[in-house]
Amino acid sequence: MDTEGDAGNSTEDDPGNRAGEGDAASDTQDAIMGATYRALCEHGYANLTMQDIADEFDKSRSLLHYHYDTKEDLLLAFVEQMVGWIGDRLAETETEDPLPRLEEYVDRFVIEPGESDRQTFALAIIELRVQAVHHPQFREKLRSHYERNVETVAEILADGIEAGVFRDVDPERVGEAIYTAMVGARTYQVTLGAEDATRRMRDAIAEFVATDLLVADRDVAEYAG
Amino acid sequence: MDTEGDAGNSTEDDPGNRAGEGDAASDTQDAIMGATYRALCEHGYANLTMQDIADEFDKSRSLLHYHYDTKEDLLLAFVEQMVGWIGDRLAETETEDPLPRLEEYVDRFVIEPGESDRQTFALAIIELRVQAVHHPQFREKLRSHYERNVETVAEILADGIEAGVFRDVDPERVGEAIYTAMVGARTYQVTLGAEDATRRMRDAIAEFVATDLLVADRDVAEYAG
Amino acid sequence: MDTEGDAGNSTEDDPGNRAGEGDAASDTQDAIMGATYRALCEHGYANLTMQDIADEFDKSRSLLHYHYDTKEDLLLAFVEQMVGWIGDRLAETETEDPLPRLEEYVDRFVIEPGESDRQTFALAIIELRVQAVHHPQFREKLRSHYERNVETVAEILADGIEAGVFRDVDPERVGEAIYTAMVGARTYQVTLGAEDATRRMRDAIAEFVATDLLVADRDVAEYAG
Amino acid sequence: MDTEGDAGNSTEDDPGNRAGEGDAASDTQDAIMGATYRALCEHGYANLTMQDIADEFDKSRSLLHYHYDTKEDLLLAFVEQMVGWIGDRLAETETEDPLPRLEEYVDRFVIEPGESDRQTFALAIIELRVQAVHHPQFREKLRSHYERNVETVAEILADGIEAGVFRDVDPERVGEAIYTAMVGARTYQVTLGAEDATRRMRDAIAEFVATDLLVADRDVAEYAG
DNA sequence: CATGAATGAGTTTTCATTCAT
DNA sequence: TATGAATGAAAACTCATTCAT
Repeated sequence: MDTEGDAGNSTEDDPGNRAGEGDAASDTQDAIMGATYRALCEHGYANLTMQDIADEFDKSRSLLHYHYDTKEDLLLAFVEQMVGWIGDRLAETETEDPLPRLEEYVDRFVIEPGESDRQTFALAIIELRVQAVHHPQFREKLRSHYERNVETVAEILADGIEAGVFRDVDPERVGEAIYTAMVGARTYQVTLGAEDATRRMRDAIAEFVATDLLVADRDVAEYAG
Repeated sequence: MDTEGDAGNSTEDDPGNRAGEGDAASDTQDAIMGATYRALCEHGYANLTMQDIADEFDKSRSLLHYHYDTKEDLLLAFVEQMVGWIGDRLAETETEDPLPRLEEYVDRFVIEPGESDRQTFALAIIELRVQAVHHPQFREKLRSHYERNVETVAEILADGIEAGVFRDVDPERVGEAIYTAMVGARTYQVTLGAEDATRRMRDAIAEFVATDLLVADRDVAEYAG
Repeated sequence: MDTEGDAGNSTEDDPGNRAGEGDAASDTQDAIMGATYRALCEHGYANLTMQDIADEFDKSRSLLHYHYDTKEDLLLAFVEQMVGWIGDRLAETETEDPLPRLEEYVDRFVIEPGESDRQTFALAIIELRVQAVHHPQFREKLRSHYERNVETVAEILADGIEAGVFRDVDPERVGEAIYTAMVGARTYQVTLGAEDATRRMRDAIAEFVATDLLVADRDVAEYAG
Repeated sequence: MDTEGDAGNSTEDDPGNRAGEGDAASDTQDAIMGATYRALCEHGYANLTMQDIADEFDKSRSLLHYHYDTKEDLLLAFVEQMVGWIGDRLAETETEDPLPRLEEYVDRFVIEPGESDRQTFALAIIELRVQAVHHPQFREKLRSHYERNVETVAEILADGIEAGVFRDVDPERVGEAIYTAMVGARTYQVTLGAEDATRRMRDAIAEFVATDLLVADRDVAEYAG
């Protein structure tokens, strides 16, 4: 289940998911990833310096180079981390029924104007995605993340079709369209400050689902069955 | 009519299309804008240097500063130029009927794998859009451009509704959804190399239009009329 | 005529060989070469930094990079310059007779304890020569310089043989031995502080020449011819 | 007897030739010296880092500092070790007769193109000798080593003179000239890649010895005696 | 003994910007 | 206009050294 928004934030703003002592190396590396995230959100990829990252870090700048040979290495590790933060939550949901599950999925994209953390997180992903054009390694990681998300929607759709809830559409195509449309709305909201763009797109998709995707006599059929 | 794709390309790939001598200042500034465009596409915003721009230019770096005090000034002028290149073609179309006009509009977003110029142009816009977060001045320009595009789709829809071709939806909402979805697909295709993402989204929207937007008995009505 | 010792010193300590205004670029580059020379002598190759060079220079550090992209480029240019400084004087002499010419040549290697400039210059060459092991480009330049010097001695010997002054030895072999021996003595003197090592080698060679190289009855033969 | 070439090689290419357990401290320090030698040869003095040495070692960088406070301390110890490796073999020979002994001595300098170990070892000495200029402590050690070598040749010559084999030359002077010339040739060969330079110098010296140093009627005298 | 982590000073290099011509 | 030269601030990266364990 996609929760690009809050997943990351909670994870590294509150990296409390380590038990006991942990190993120092891992601690430090986690801290570096967190610092990188904060610095990226604050300064933007284009202006991000090692110093910016160090400033969000309670250790010295040199230590960044101790753990990652180059800035590029560090950022590549960060992309992996970022994808990991999101990916871990991809399948999380307790909802089983296809329709509410789809609604829940789409709902999670909505960013309220006040949720600056989620806005910020979304921006970070967009920034990295743009860099992907120039960095093949970034691209591979972000692309497979994107495809995994599309796949998640497709599965919900496939489940619904099988259950007779949704019309017999191509789950891949429609799934990609839904995910891509939500990502587009999020990009619009985050980059150009279009308040409520995600909410409007959520509503548009909900309407599309109601009007066009749901099997017309679903309620009847269901109760009939 | 949105033609972000080819509008820019023809314009700055061939920036020699002005008549007569013109005034030298303008010539030079146009050349700088063209060079900036090429440099941006080649290096990406994050790595763009004044030297990169000068290299795409047959003049010296100093001259850039003669025309624009700072790099930021230059880039701000570039954003304006960029929006202008697109905007000039916004209303261009010979199609009048709402349905084909909508189809034409959406069609123009499709980027074929081989069209690297259009891909490149789309990328430039995306790069700038991301920077908009950190540059309020960029944001204003790009946002109004975005809204103008949404408005164009909305008008097509409004025309169609008025003509009885389209169902009575909210033209703003649906227009924004359509435009945003296409932009999302374009971003996906360009940044992550998802070949045919724009084509698939175009098809999805076409299907949505046919199934959900067209007035059911349109053909009948039309021929009846 | 080889005068590795004083050639360089006079050249860049007193770069008065430019006419009138000259071009600034060349002036500056000459100044950089001079500064590099002084910094090299003071700090040694192993510890030489761009800052050290800048400190011997009346311009900024950045300017070094303006003229030479990297430290390595600068040092390669310096090696060329160094070889040039020496090479220009290679053929200079007014002496014609082979024996005095050979004596003059060997004599010029002698470094008196007080001649710190020449000592310093000799050291610079030795430092570069050691680096040649790790830098093929240095190696080529320094090797051809070495060979040119050997050739010069060989020519003196060949002249002397032809004139019947010297015994019929292989000029190349003996020339290389003489030059190499003098260079070895200079290295000994300069690196290990062996005062008078060059003078002692000069004397040894002079004795060798007198005892072994000169045609025994030269005077007689000459006049007889 | 000088065997700078092979002496070192056998010693540190195979630093495992100590019996039994030995004391650990010494073992480690020997290993550090060996690693330093290899690192020096590979990277050159100018680029030699503690990390380079540690890389040739199966232990950590920190351990180097445990045994030697500073890099300079380590290198000073290394110079001593180096001189020791050579010095131990200085007097080794079974030859008694002055002429063959001198020939043997000079012969040992010859480095065949394929003998990369000996080339490498010679280079290490040259690198250190250049540093001697800036490090008085290095200088003392290397200078006394040099003088000891000169002395060895001088003794051979003195023996030969006393035995009536050699002409009555100044053994110190001629010995220094011979040793210095061979070192010069070795430097030429090793730093500038002059293949066979040592062999040619050996031949030149051999000829000098035959022509100029041997007592003219030596063979007669000898057999007559 | 031995190490990984950490640091600070220093090194090369980059880059927007200025200036004299 | 137009440029090459020049600069200073800051960037990434290096490295000897220290320290807790």
